Amino acid sequence: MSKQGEGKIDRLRKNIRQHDILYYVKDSPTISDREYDLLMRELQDLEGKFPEFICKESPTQRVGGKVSEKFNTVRHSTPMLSLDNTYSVDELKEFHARVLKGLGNFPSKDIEYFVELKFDGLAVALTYEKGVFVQGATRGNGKEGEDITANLRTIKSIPLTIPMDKEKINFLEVRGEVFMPRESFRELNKIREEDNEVSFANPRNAAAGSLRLLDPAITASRRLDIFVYGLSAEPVPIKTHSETQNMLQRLGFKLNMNHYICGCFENVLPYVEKWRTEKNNLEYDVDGLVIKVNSLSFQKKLGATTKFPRWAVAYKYEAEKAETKVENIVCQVGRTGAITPVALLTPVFISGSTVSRATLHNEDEIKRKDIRVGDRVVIEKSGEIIPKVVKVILSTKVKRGALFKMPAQCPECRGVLFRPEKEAILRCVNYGCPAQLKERLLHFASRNAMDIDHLA
DNA sequence: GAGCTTCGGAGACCTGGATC
DNA sequence: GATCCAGGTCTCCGAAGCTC
Repeated sequence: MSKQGEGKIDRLRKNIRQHDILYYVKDSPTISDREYDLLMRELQDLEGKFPEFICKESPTQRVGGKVSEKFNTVRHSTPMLSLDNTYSVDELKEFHARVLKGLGNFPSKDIEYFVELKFDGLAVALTYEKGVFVQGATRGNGKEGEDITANLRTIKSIPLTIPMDKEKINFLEVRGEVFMPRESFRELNKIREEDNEVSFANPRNAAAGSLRLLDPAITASRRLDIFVYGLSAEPVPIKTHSETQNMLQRLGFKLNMNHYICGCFENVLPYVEKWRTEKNNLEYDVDGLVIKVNSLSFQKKLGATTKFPRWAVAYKYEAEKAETKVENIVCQVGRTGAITPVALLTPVFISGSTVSRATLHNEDEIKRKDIRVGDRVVIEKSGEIIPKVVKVILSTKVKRGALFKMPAQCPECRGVLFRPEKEAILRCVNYGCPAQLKERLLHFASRNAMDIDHLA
Protein backbone atom coordinates (compact mmCIF):
# COMPACT_ATOMS: atom_id res chain seq x y z
CA MET A 1 0.00 0.00 0.00
CA SER A 2 2.80 2.36 1.03
CA LYS A 3 4.75 1.45 -2.13
CA GLN A 4 1.69 2.17 -4.29
CA GLY A 5 1.25 5.53 -2.57
CA GLU A 6 4.86 6.47 -3.16
CA GLY A 7 4.59 5.59 -6.85
CA LYS A 8 1.42 7.59 -7.28
CA ILE A 9 2.89 10.61 -5.44
CA ASP A 10 5.93 10.46 -7.68
CA ARG A 11 3.81 10.34 -10.88
CA LEU A 12 1.61 13.20 -9.68
CA ARG A 13 4.63 15.37 -8.87
CA LYS A 14 6.13 14.79 -12.32
CA ASN A 15 2.79 15.57 -13.91
CA ILE A 16 2.36 18.79 -11.93
CA ARG A 17 5.95 19.88 -12.67
CA GLN A 18 5.30 19.38 -16.38
CA HIS A 19 2.18 21.53 -16.19
CA ASP A 20 4.11 24.15 -14.17
CA ILE A 21 6.61 24.42 -17.03
CA LEU A 22 3.83 24.63 -19.62
CA TYR A 23 1.93 27.28 -17.64
CA TYR A 24 4.60 29.43 -15.97
CA VAL A 25 7.56 29.00 -18.34
CA LYS A 26 6.18 28.32 -21.81
CA ASP A 27 2.94 30.23 -21.28
CA SER A 28 0.97 27.47 -23.07
CA PRO A 29 -1.10 25.47 -20.55
CA THR A 30 -2.76 22.28 -21.75
CA ILE A 31 -5.19 21.87 -18.83
CA SER A 32 -7.60 24.26 -17.12
CA ASP A 33 -6.86 25.90 -13.77
CA ARG A 34 -9.51 23.69 -12.20
CA GLU A 35 -7.88 20.52 -13.54
CA TYR A 36 -4.54 21.74 -12.21
CA ASP A 37 -6.06 22.46 -8.79
CA LEU A 38 -7.55 18.96 -8.70
CA LEU A 39 -4.13 17.42 -9.41
CA MET A 40 -2.58 19.52 -6.65
CA ARG A 41 -5.33 18.59 -4.21
CA GLU A 42 -4.90 14.91 -5.01
CA LEU A 43 -1.19 15.23 -4.29
CA GLN A 44 -1.86 17.06 -1.02
CA ASP A 45 -4.31 14.34 0.04
CA LEU A 46 -1.81 11.58 -0.73
CA GLU A 47 0.99 13.41 1.11
CA GLY A 48 -1.41 13.73 4.03
CA LYS A 49 -1.94 9.96 4.04
CA PHE A 50 1.76 9.20 3.55
CA PRO A 51 3.63 12.05 5.28
CA GLU A 52 6.85 10.00 5.19
CA PHE A 53 7.09 10.78 1.43
CA ILE A 54 6.82 14.57 1.79
CA CYS A 55 9.99 16.27 0.57
CA LYS A 56 10.88 19.92 0.09
CA GLU A 57 11.06 19.49 -3.71
CA SER A 58 7.36 18.65 -3.84
CA PRO A 59 5.18 21.25 -5.63
CA THR A 60 3.06 21.37 -2.46
CA GLN A 61 6.05 22.63 -0.46
CA ARG A 62 6.81 25.82 -2.41
CA VAL A 63 5.61 27.93 0.50
CA GLY A 64 7.36 26.46 3.49
CA GLY A 65 5.34 28.60 5.87
CA LYS A 66 8.33 29.10 8.12
CA VAL A 67 8.91 32.73 9.05
CA SER A 68 12.62 33.48 9.35
CA GLU A 69 14.16 36.02 11.69
CA LYS A 70 16.83 37.27 9.31
CA PHE A 71 18.64 36.42 6.07
CA ASN A 72 21.97 34.63 6.22
CA THR A 73 24.92 35.80 4.17
CA VAL A 74 25.88 33.70 1.15
CA ARG A 75 29.22 33.87 -0.67
CA HIS A 76 28.82 33.62 -4.47
CA SER A 77 30.81 30.87 -6.20
CA THR A 78 31.82 33.42 -8.85
CA PRO A 79 31.37 37.19 -8.40
CA MET A 80 28.03 38.59 -9.53
CA LEU A 81 29.12 41.64 -11.47
CA SER A 82 26.90 44.40 -12.73
CA LEU A 83 27.20 45.79 -16.24
CA ASP A 84 28.88 48.93 -17.47
CA ASN A 85 26.34 51.26 -19.02
CA THR A 86 26.29 53.05 -22.35
CA TYR A 87 23.86 55.75 -23.39
CA SER A 88 24.64 56.34 -27.04
CA VAL A 89 25.64 54.52 -30.20
CA ASP A 90 29.07 56.16 -29.96
CA GLU A 91 29.61 54.63 -26.52
CA LEU A 92 28.51 51.26 -27.92
CA LYS A 93 31.11 51.65 -30.66
CA GLU A 94 33.72 52.40 -27.99
CA PHE A 95 32.74 49.18 -26.22
CA HIS A 96 33.16 47.26 -29.49
CA ALA A 97 36.57 48.88 -29.98
CA ARG A 98 37.64 47.80 -26.46
CA VAL A 99 36.50 44.25 -27.25
CA LEU A 100 38.56 44.20 -30.44
CA LYS A 101 41.57 45.61 -28.61
CA GLY A 102 41.16 43.14 -25.74
CA LEU A 103 41.17 40.27 -28.19
CA GLY A 104 44.38 41.47 -29.84
CA ASN A 105 42.78 43.49 -32.64
CA PHE A 106 40.64 40.60 -33.78
CA PRO A 107 38.83 41.14 -37.10
CA SER A 108 35.61 43.00 -36.36
CA LYS A 109 33.52 40.78 -38.64
CA ASP A 110 34.45 37.70 -36.62
CA ILE A 111 33.02 38.93 -33.31
CA GLU A 112 29.51 37.60 -32.75
CA TYR A 113 27.27 39.44 -30.29
CA PHE A 114 24.27 38.25 -28.33
CA VAL A 115 21.67 40.94 -27.67
CA GLU A 116 18.97 40.58 -25.01
CA LEU A 117 16.60 42.80 -23.05
CA LYS A 118 17.74 44.33 -19.77
CA PHE A 119 15.00 43.70 -17.23
CA ASP A 120 14.37 46.10 -14.42
CA GLY A 121 14.33 43.83 -11.42
CA LEU A 122 16.68 42.18 -8.94
CA ALA A 123 19.55 39.97 -9.93
CA VAL A 124 19.54 36.60 -8.15
CA ALA A 125 21.64 33.44 -8.22
CA LEU A 126 19.97 30.01 -8.06
CA THR A 127 22.10 27.02 -7.07
CA TYR A 128 21.20 23.45 -8.02
CA GLU A 129 22.90 20.32 -6.77
CA LYS A 130 22.05 16.87 -8.08
CA GLY A 131 19.05 18.36 -9.83
CA VAL A 132 17.57 20.02 -6.74
CA PHE A 133 17.23 23.76 -6.07
CA VAL A 134 19.24 24.18 -2.88
CA GLN A 135 19.93 27.89 -2.58
CA GLY A 136 18.92 31.27 -3.92
CA ALA A 137 20.66 34.53 -3.14
CA THR A 138 20.59 38.23 -3.95
CA ARG A 139 23.55 39.85 -5.66
CA GLY A 140 24.45 41.89 -2.58
CA ASN A 141 27.85 43.46 -3.01
CA GLY A 142 28.70 41.04 -5.83
CA LYS A 143 30.76 38.79 -3.59
CA GLU A 144 28.23 38.10 -0.87
CA GLY A 145 24.47 38.25 -0.99
CA GLU A 146 21.54 37.30 1.17
CA ASP A 147 20.08 33.84 1.34
CA ILE A 148 16.50 34.30 0.10
CA THR A 149 15.93 30.65 -0.84
CA ALA A 150 12.57 30.40 0.95
CA ASN A 151 11.19 33.42 -0.90
CA LEU A 152 12.54 32.34 -4.30
CA ARG A 153 10.93 28.92 -3.89
CA THR A 154 7.53 30.67 -4.00
CA ILE A 155 8.14 31.86 -7.59
CA LYS A 156 6.47 29.22 -9.70
CA SER A 157 8.59 29.74 -12.80
CA ILE A 158 11.66 28.67 -10.78
CA PRO A 159 11.85 24.86 -11.03
CA LEU A 160 12.52 23.12 -7.73
CA THR A 161 14.04 20.16 -9.59
CA ILE A 162 15.72 19.95 -12.99
CA PRO A 163 17.01 17.03 -15.12
CA MET A 164 20.72 17.79 -14.61
CA ASP A 165 21.63 14.14 -15.22
CA LYS A 166 20.47 14.45 -18.85
CA GLU A 167 22.95 17.30 -19.35
CA LYS A 168 25.69 15.38 -17.51
CA ILE A 169 26.41 18.19 -15.07
CA ASN A 170 26.86 17.94 -11.30
CA PHE A 171 26.65 21.57 -10.24
CA LEU A 172 24.68 24.41 -11.73
CA GLU A 173 24.34 28.06 -10.80
CA VAL A 174 21.73 29.99 -12.76
CA ARG A 175 21.49 33.75 -12.77
CA GLY A 176 18.41 35.73 -13.55
CA GLU A 177 16.33 38.77 -12.81
CA VAL A 178 13.31 38.62 -10.53
CA PHE A 179 10.65 41.14 -11.45
CA MET A 180 7.02 41.98 -10.81
CA PRO A 181 4.86 41.99 -13.94
CA ARG A 182 3.04 45.28 -14.46
CA GLU A 183 -0.35 43.61 -14.08
CA SER A 184 0.66 42.07 -10.71
CA PHE A 185 1.98 45.47 -9.63
CA ARG A 186 -1.30 47.19 -10.53
CA GLU A 187 -3.36 44.55 -8.71
CA LEU A 188 -1.11 44.68 -5.65
CA ASN A 189 -1.38 48.46 -5.38
CA LYS A 190 -5.13 48.30 -5.89
CA ILE A 191 -5.43 45.92 -2.92
CA ARG A 192 -3.11 48.08 -0.82
CA GLU A 193 -5.15 51.18 -1.58
CA GLU A 194 -8.34 49.35 -0.60
CA ASP A 195 -6.65 48.36 2.66
CA ASN A 196 -5.48 51.97 3.22
CA GLU A 197 -1.86 50.92 2.89
CA VAL A 198 0.83 52.95 1.16
CA SER A 199 1.19 52.01 -2.53
CA PHE A 200 4.51 50.74 -3.91
CA ALA A 201 6.35 53.31 -5.96
CA ASN A 202 7.19 51.03 -8.89
CA PRO A 203 7.39 47.32 -9.82
CA ARG A 204 11.13 47.07 -9.18
CA ASN A 205 10.90 48.36 -5.63
CA ALA A 206 7.85 46.21 -5.01
CA ALA A 207 9.79 43.15 -6.20
CA ALA A 208 12.83 44.11 -4.10
CA GLY A 209 10.73 44.55 -1.02
CA SER A 210 8.81 41.33 -1.62
CA LEU A 211 12.00 39.28 -1.82
CA ARG A 212 13.17 40.65 1.51
CA LEU A 213 10.02 39.74 3.40
CA LEU A 214 10.68 37.39 6.27
CA ASP A 215 7.43 35.52 5.65
CA PRO A 216 7.50 33.50 2.37
CA ALA A 217 3.71 33.24 2.43
CA ILE A 218 3.44 36.99 1.79
CA THR A 219 6.10 36.78 -0.93
CA ALA A 220 4.07 34.01 -2.59
CA SER A 221 1.04 36.31 -2.73
CA ARG A 222 3.03 39.02 -4.57
CA ARG A 223 3.13 37.03 -7.86
CA LEU A 224 6.77 37.62 -8.75
CA ASP A 225 8.31 36.18 -11.89
CA ILE A 226 11.81 35.57 -13.22
CA PHE A 227 13.75 35.54 -16.48
CA VAL A 228 17.03 33.64 -16.32
CA TYR A 229 19.91 34.62 -18.60
CA GLY A 230 23.11 32.96 -17.52
CA LEU A 231 24.63 29.90 -15.93
CA SER A 232 27.84 28.38 -14.72
CA ALA A 233 27.99 24.62 -14.69
CA GLU A 234 30.44 21.86 -13.82
CA PRO A 235 31.66 20.30 -15.99
CA VAL A 236 31.18 23.05 -18.59
CA PRO A 237 29.77 21.53 -21.78
CA ILE A 238 29.05 24.76 -23.67
CA LYS A 239 30.97 27.14 -25.93
CA THR A 240 28.71 30.13 -26.51
CA HIS A 241 26.25 32.26 -24.59
CA SER A 242 23.50 31.24 -27.03
CA GLU A 243 24.17 27.59 -26.17
CA THR A 244 23.63 28.41 -22.49
CA GLN A 245 20.22 29.75 -23.42
CA ASN A 246 19.34 26.49 -25.16
CA MET A 247 20.51 24.49 -22.18
CA LEU A 248 18.53 26.60 -19.72
CA GLN A 249 15.46 26.10 -21.86
CA ARG A 250 15.96 22.32 -21.95
CA LEU A 251 16.28 22.32 -18.17
CA GLY A 252 12.88 24.01 -17.80
CA PHE A 253 13.85 27.58 -16.94
CA LYS A 254 11.93 30.62 -18.08
CA LEU A 255 13.83 32.64 -20.67
CA ASN A 256 12.83 35.79 -22.44
CA MET A 257 12.79 35.01 -26.14
CA ASN A 258 13.41 38.58 -27.29
CA HIS A 259 17.07 37.94 -27.94
CA TYR A 260 19.19 37.96 -31.07
CA ILE A 261 22.50 36.61 -32.28
CA CYS A 262 24.22 39.31 -34.31
CA GLY A 263 26.92 38.09 -36.65
CA CYS A 264 28.75 41.40 -36.38
CA PHE A 265 28.60 44.62 -34.40
CA GLU A 266 26.79 46.57 -37.12
CA ASN A 267 23.80 44.21 -36.77
CA VAL A 268 23.41 45.18 -33.11
CA LEU A 269 22.39 48.77 -33.86
CA PRO A 270 18.97 48.07 -35.49
CA TYR A 271 17.86 46.28 -32.32
CA VAL A 272 18.76 49.31 -30.24
CA GLU A 273 16.33 51.37 -32.33
CA LYS A 274 13.69 48.63 -32.50
CA TRP A 275 13.34 48.34 -28.70
CA ARG A 276 13.48 52.06 -27.99
CA THR A 277 9.70 52.21 -28.41
CA GLU A 278 8.72 48.54 -28.36
CA LYS A 279 9.87 48.14 -24.74
CA ASN A 280 6.82 50.18 -23.70
CA ASN A 281 4.49 47.49 -25.06
CA LEU A 282 5.85 44.76 -22.79
CA GLU A 283 4.10 43.54 -19.64
CA TYR A 284 7.27 44.02 -17.60
CA ASP A 285 9.76 46.85 -17.15
CA VAL A 286 12.79 46.96 -19.42
CA ASP A 287 15.37 49.72 -19.11
CA GLY A 288 17.66 48.85 -21.97
CA LEU A 289 19.49 46.13 -23.83
CA VAL A 290 22.42 43.93 -22.90
CA ILE A 291 25.05 43.30 -25.57
CA LYS A 292 27.33 40.32 -24.90
CA VAL A 293 30.19 38.72 -26.76
CA ASN A 294 28.71 35.34 -27.69
CA SER A 295 31.84 33.18 -27.51
CA LEU A 296 32.60 31.98 -23.97
CA SER A 297 36.31 31.58 -24.79
CA PHE A 298 36.38 35.24 -25.90
CA GLN A 299 34.53 36.18 -22.70
CA LYS A 300 37.18 34.38 -20.69
CA LYS A 301 39.97 36.08 -22.59
CA LEU A 302 38.43 39.54 -22.10
CA GLY A 303 37.88 38.93 -18.37
CA ALA A 304 36.44 41.54 -16.05
CA THR A 305 37.31 44.54 -13.93
CA THR A 306 36.35 44.39 -10.27
CA LYS A 307 33.02 45.88 -11.17
CA PHE A 308 32.09 44.92 -14.73
CA PRO A 309 32.78 42.15 -17.25
CA ARG A 310 34.68 43.47 -20.28
CA TRP A 311 32.67 41.26 -22.64
CA ALA A 312 29.25 42.73 -21.98
CA VAL A 313 27.68 46.14 -21.74
CA ALA A 314 24.24 47.56 -21.09
CA TYR A 315 22.67 50.06 -23.44
CA LYS A 316 20.30 52.27 -21.49
CA TYR A 317 17.54 54.26 -23.10
CA GLU A 318 17.20 57.94 -22.32
CA ALA A 319 15.83 58.62 -18.85
CA GLU A 320 12.63 60.55 -18.25
CA LYS A 321 13.14 64.23 -17.44
CA ALA A 322 11.17 66.75 -15.42
CA GLU A 323 11.42 70.43 -14.63
CA THR A 324 11.40 71.71 -11.06
CA LYS A 325 12.81 74.43 -8.80
CA VAL A 326 15.84 74.53 -6.48
CA GLU A 327 14.33 75.46 -3.11
CA ASN A 328 17.56 75.34 -1.13
CA ILE A 329 21.06 73.91 -1.12
CA VAL A 330 22.33 72.20 2.00
CA CYS A 331 25.39 70.28 3.10
CA GLN A 332 25.03 66.62 3.83
CA VAL A 333 27.63 64.80 5.89
CA GLY A 334 28.27 61.14 5.13
CA ARG A 335 29.20 58.63 7.77
CA THR A 336 32.88 58.98 6.95
CA GLY A 337 32.80 62.73 7.11
CA ALA A 338 32.63 63.50 3.40
CA ILE A 339 30.47 66.53 2.72
CA THR A 340 28.15 66.54 -0.24
CA PRO A 341 26.10 69.57 -1.34
CA VAL A 342 22.50 68.57 -2.04
CA ALA A 343 19.83 70.55 -3.87
CA LEU A 344 16.43 70.49 -2.18
CA LEU A 345 13.89 70.52 -4.99
CA THR A 346 10.20 71.15 -5.29
CA PRO A 347 9.05 67.50 -5.27
CA VAL A 348 8.40 66.18 -8.77
CA PHE A 349 7.15 62.76 -9.91
CA ILE A 350 9.47 61.12 -12.42
CA SER A 351 9.80 57.52 -13.64
CA GLY A 352 7.85 55.98 -10.83
CA SER A 353 8.99 57.94 -7.81
CA THR A 354 8.96 61.38 -6.26
CA VAL A 355 12.29 63.18 -6.40
CA SER A 356 12.93 65.94 -3.89
CA ARG A 357 16.74 65.90 -3.55
CA ALA A 358 19.58 65.85 -6.04
CA THR A 359 23.26 65.57 -5.35
CA LEU A 360 25.38 68.47 -6.62
CA HIS A 361 28.54 66.41 -6.09
CA ASN A 362 31.01 69.18 -5.17
CA GLU A 363 31.78 72.89 -5.34
CA ASP A 364 33.37 72.69 -8.78
CA GLU A 365 30.27 71.04 -10.19
CA ILE A 366 28.07 73.79 -8.71
CA LYS A 367 30.30 76.48 -10.20
CA ARG A 368 30.46 74.74 -13.56
CA LYS A 369 26.65 74.57 -13.81
CA ASP A 370 26.17 77.87 -11.94
CA ILE A 371 23.32 76.44 -9.92
CA ARG A 372 21.72 78.80 -7.44
CA VAL A 373 18.76 78.77 -5.06
CA GLY A 374 15.61 79.70 -6.97
CA ASP A 375 16.81 78.37 -10.34
CA ARG A 376 14.46 76.36 -12.51
CA VAL A 377 16.22 73.10 -13.38
CA VAL A 378 15.57 70.04 -15.46
CA ILE A 379 16.41 66.80 -13.72
CA GLU A 380 16.74 63.28 -14.98
CA LYS A 381 17.18 60.06 -13.12
CA SER A 382 20.39 58.39 -14.02
CA GLY A 383 19.29 54.99 -12.77
CA GLU A 384 15.78 54.86 -14.29
CA ILE A 385 13.22 53.35 -11.93
CA ILE A 386 15.12 53.62 -8.67
CA PRO A 387 16.14 57.20 -8.24
CA LYS A 388 19.77 56.90 -7.46
CA VAL A 389 22.03 59.80 -8.10
CA VAL A 390 19.85 62.41 -9.68
CA LYS A 391 21.65 64.55 -12.20
CA VAL A 392 20.86 68.20 -12.62
CA ILE A 393 21.40 68.57 -16.32
CA LEU A 394 20.12 72.03 -17.16
CA SER A 395 19.79 75.23 -15.24
CA THR A 396 17.35 77.82 -16.58
CA LYS A 397 17.62 81.08 -14.65
CA VAL A 398 14.28 82.48 -13.65
CA LYS A 399 15.03 84.04 -10.33
CA ARG A 400 18.50 84.46 -8.90
CA GLY A 401 19.18 83.41 -5.37
CA ALA A 402 22.18 83.26 -3.09
CA LEU A 403 25.23 81.61 -4.56
CA PHE A 404 26.06 78.55 -2.53
CA LYS A 405 29.51 78.22 -1.04
CA MET A 406 30.76 74.95 0.18
CA PRO A 407 33.06 74.66 3.19
CA ALA A 408 34.21 71.23 2.15
CA GLN A 409 37.94 71.82 2.07
CA CYS A 410 40.22 72.71 4.92
CA PRO A 411 41.90 76.03 3.85
CA GLU A 412 45.24 74.68 5.06
CA CYS A 413 45.36 70.99 4.33
CA ARG A 414 42.91 71.09 1.36
CA GLY A 415 41.83 67.61 2.38
CA VAL A 416 38.74 66.05 3.87
CA LEU A 417 37.62 68.46 6.52
CA PHE A 418 36.07 66.51 9.31
CA ARG A 419 34.52 63.31 10.43
CA PRO A 420 31.44 63.42 12.64
CA GLU A 421 31.62 60.93 15.45
CA LYS A 422 28.67 59.50 17.30
CA GLU A 423 29.27 61.94 20.13
CA ALA A 424 29.04 64.76 17.59
CA ILE A 425 32.72 65.55 17.89
CA LEU A 426 34.12 67.15 14.76
CA ARG A 427 37.63 66.04 13.99
CA CYS A 428 39.97 67.19 11.25
CA VAL A 429 41.38 64.12 9.58
CA ASN A 430 44.66 65.78 8.75
CA TYR A 431 45.19 68.03 11.76
CA GLY A 432 43.15 66.49 14.54
CA CYS A 433 41.95 69.90 15.74
CA PRO A 434 38.23 69.49 16.55
CA ALA A 435 37.68 72.74 18.38
CA GLN A 436 39.41 74.94 15.80
CA LEU A 437 37.71 73.15 12.97
CA LYS A 438 34.28 73.38 14.49
CA GLU A 439 34.73 77.11 14.93
CA ARG A 440 35.86 77.49 11.32
CA LEU A 441 32.90 75.50 10.04
CA LEU A 442 30.38 77.48 12.04
CA HIS A 443 31.98 80.67 10.76
CA PHE A 444 31.70 79.48 7.19
CA ALA A 445 28.10 78.45 7.74
CA SER A 446 26.99 81.73 9.25
CA ARG A 447 28.82 83.78 6.59
CA ASN A 448 27.09 81.89 3.81
CA ALA A 449 23.64 81.58 5.45
CA MET A 450 23.92 77.85 5.27
CA ASP A 451 21.79 75.15 6.78
CA ILE A 452 24.02 73.71 9.49
CA ASP A 453 21.57 71.23 10.95
CA HIS A 454 23.57 68.38 9.52
CA LEU A 455 26.68 69.53 11.27
CA ALA A 456 25.16 70.00 14.70
C1' DG B 1 15.68 54.53 12.86
C1' DA B 2 18.55 50.87 11.03
C1' DG B 3 19.85 48.37 7.38
C1' DC B 4 19.12 46.60 3.07
C1' DT B 5 18.53 47.06 -2.37
C1' DT B 6 21.00 49.00 -7.13
C1' DC B 7 24.04 51.80 -9.54
C1' DG B 8 26.32 56.34 -10.94
C1' DG B 9 29.68 59.95 -9.78
C1' DA B 10 33.84 61.65 -7.64
C1' DG B 11 38.28 61.23 -6.69
C1' DA B 12 42.17 58.49 -5.40
C1' DC B 13 45.05 55.21 -7.14
C1' DC B 14 47.33 52.40 -10.64
C1' DT B 15 49.44 51.41 -15.06
C1' DG B 16 51.54 51.99 -19.34
C1' DG B 17 53.32 54.87 -22.95
C1' DA B 18 55.81 59.02 -24.39
C1' DT B 19 59.31 62.21 -23.68
C1' DC B 20 63.49 64.04 -21.88
C1' DG C 1 65.82 56.20 -15.04
C1' DA C 2 62.77 60.08 -13.96
C1' DT C 3 58.86 62.54 -14.97
C1' DC C 4 54.54 63.56 -16.97
C1' DC C 5 50.16 62.50 -18.75
C1' DA C 6 46.11 59.97 -20.09
C1' DG C 7 43.20 56.48 -19.44
C1' DG C 8 41.66 52.62 -16.77
C1' DT C 9 40.41 50.79 -12.27
C1' DC C 10 38.92 50.81 -7.59
C1' DT C 11 36.61 52.44 -3.50
C1' DC C 12 33.53 55.19 -1.21
C1' DC C 13 29.36 57.51 -0.92
C1' DG C 14 24.60 58.80 -1.61
C1' DA C 15 20.09 58.63 -3.81
C1' DA C 16 14.67 56.75 -2.76
C1' DG C 17 12.14 53.10 -1.34
C1' DC C 18 11.54 49.06 1.02
C1' DT C 19 11.12 45.85 5.40
C1' DC C 20 12.02 45.01 10.04
